[in-house]
Amino acid sequence: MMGCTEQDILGQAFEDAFEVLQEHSSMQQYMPEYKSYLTFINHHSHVRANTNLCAVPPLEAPLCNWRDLTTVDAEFHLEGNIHHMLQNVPESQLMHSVQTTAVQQKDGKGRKKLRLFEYLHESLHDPNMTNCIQWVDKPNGIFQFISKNKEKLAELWGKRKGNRKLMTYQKMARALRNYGRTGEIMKIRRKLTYQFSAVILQRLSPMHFFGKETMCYQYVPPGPDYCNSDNWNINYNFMYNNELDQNLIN
DNA sequence: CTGGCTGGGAGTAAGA
DNA sequence: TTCTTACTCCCAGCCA
Repeated sequence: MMGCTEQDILGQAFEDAFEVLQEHSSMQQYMPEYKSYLTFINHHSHVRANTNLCAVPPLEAPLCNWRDLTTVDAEFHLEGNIHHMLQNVPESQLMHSVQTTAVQQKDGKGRKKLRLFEYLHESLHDPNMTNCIQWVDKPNGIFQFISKNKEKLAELWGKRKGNRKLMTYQKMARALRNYGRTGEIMKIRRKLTYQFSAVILQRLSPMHFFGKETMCYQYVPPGPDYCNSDNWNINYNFMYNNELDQNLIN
């Protein structure tokens, strides 16, 4: 690679892997690119992997999606410009890859069931769903259902889960209220408006997915005292202390 | 009256 | 097989 800096090579390798992530829920058919990416990562001094990187499943093994990797505690740390380069990738692209790989549900064995909050987060990043659900305050994870189409979103959720009966907003909202007890999503005292917890928001964010600390998304239920966390209060107070855009309602 | 919210409680499917 | 989890479903009641 004449004239290529290490950084160039690294960037290319990562871009290759990223393209695969972006376009395909299964890595299987793009294994050569992934393989070269991993090989590269392992052989370049300024990309330091901790020992757990070896826990990345062998390439011969079936590889379903990134989420599956968490079962072996795959984790590695990146230094220098990799993280920076990824941060420059448009978020919409990252979200697409994250949502279609890490959070996807299939009937196949060994895959986690799609959680409602994951589906909602996914929908919030789907341009086709903006008539059903929209961010009110994205940095704080506050979102709102669109009154006119909330039933459509619920219906799609029901179909995605493979329910026999029609899912309604009423029933979906019941599930959302249960999230309030676990602190994953809280109801905001405003029409059709809810808020992701900071923890959930962080876990679902692409920067976390590709971030320095943890490469793979792994769901860990919040602790019992989560609802009392300062962060939560800050977020909640934010809602009451700020006049938010009312245009989204109808 | 309508639309939205709330909580109780029983049922269910899938995973551990 | 049993237990747990994460909904799903229905309902009654409250509020604006």
